[in-house]
Amino acid sequence: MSWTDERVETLKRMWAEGQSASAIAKELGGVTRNAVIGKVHRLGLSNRNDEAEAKPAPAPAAEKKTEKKPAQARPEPAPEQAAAKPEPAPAKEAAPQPVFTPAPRRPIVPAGQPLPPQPSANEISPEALASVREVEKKARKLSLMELTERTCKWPIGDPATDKFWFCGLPSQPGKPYCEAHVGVAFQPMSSRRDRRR
DNA sequence: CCCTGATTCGC
DNA sequence: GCGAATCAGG
Repeated sequence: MSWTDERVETLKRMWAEGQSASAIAKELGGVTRNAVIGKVHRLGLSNRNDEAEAKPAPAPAAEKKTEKKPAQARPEPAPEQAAAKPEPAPAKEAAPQPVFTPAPRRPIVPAGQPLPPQPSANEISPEALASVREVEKKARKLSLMELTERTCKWPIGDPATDKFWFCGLPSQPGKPYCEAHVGVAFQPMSSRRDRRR
């Protein structure tokens, strides 16, 4: 795969959204997170350091453990000048986008998996429910940003309060939830008897 | 251990 | 320019 205009655009967009390099790599496909990071750096958008850091007294030479790696020679003390630059992108590329898509609430969910259903809205078998209660005590209480493809994404608590987190236990391979939550998330239709009291 | 980005350097 | 290997940190 090569960095086509479109792919670069996706890269820029996702990076701007705060997506991780691995997430971007996964989205693009055909590239590793290293490739993404490398590209990000080459594009010069590694970090949007706005303000420059005043370096009053740069430490002289505090290299100590240099003996570890042979390729550490940096014969380029030349001070790079790129400090006071309000606009990271000079007037070079003409990408007229006067209106940035407002798209305000675009929650960043690591996995492309469907969001967990509301557990409370379901009628769950007593056993499974008990199992979940049990598991929730052991939950790692991960925040949204801490979720990965192999952590259970089952929500616990009220999103409107601080008492909210995700299960975070090891998820089943290929599944968005841990074993216990898979049990309550993927119920056979047959078991969902319509028990009208 | 899982993950993150940063950097180097051979290609 | 590209990205694997590596480094450094959480």
